[in-house]
Amino acid sequence: MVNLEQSFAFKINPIAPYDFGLTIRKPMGWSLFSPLEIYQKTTVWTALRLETNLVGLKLSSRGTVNEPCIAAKMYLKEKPPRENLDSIKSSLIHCIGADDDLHEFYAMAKEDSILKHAVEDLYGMHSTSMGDTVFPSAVLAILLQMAPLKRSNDMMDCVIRKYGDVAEFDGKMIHAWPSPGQVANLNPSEFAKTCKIGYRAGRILNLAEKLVKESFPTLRGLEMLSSEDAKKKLLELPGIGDYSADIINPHGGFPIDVWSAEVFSKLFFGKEPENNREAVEDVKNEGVCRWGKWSWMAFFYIVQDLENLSKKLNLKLRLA
DNA sequence: GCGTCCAGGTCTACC
DNA sequence: GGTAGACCTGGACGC
Repeated sequence: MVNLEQSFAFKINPIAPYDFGLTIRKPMGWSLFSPLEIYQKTTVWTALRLETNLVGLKLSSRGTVNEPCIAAKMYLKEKPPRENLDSIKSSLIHCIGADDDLHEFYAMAKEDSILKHAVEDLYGMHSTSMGDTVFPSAVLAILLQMAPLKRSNDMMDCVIRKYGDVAEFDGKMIHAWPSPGQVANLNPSEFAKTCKIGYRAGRILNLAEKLVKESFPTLRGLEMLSSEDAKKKLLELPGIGDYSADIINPHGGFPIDVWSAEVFSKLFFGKEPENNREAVEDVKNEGVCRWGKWSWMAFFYIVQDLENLSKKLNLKLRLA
């Protein structure tokens, strides 16, 4: 357990529209930074790693969708130098999507026969990231491979509980994702057995080892590259293939797997594919062609709005 | 109760 | 360079 005694309060003014509730806890249940964070009305207590620091966070909404304001209180173990504190704040603002301007995406989406419903239903929802390094997203992507969602969630829960730090602050105890260094030297078979993650244990350990031994760009570093170069870089990571790279890529990909291939086939072509796995490539091409640089945002909005879209478009869309 | 299938992919050996 | 098969586990399903 890590006691985070140093606290820093500040305000965040996200770029409107910004719906705090939809962004912090997505309609399909996706958490902000950790599945073990705590929600209470318009406040969330959570924890993540920013610039190698374990950071405890209390975020409370103090505004509206069109005039958003967030009261943030950040908890650290030690007081960092001023420039580091500013940098950590800036990373946090980026992670919660508060610096993300949705106007251009909305202008495109309102002209799209599928997306127009989703952006109406989820107006002000922003995409978020789980820290400033690729590790949490990459582990999540590996745990999503070849498993039903419930099992992926169970595996993720176990990895965080058993191997992550527990941040103690503001009377709460929040489990955060482990760093690569915390898992790199684990025994593979013991890791696999403890969290029942099977062959994924080896992939996560290889990934952690590479990130510990070699320098790898942060998510912001990858953003500085072109989308294609960022993806190429991500594909160098062990256990990360086309689907996983599209989940991690900060430029946003179109991560189609066998489940989403079925959903998007119905949306694009009005019918269920004969073989979901074989449909992945066609669906991916159609999505990227249709939405281009907004493919990830389109994917994100649609997946979060499947229940409403099923009714509005009169399609039976299998929920995640 | 038991056996079989397959799921929100990736890697590797083999051709 | 293309592709079949292996990989952990557990829930669903048929018998």
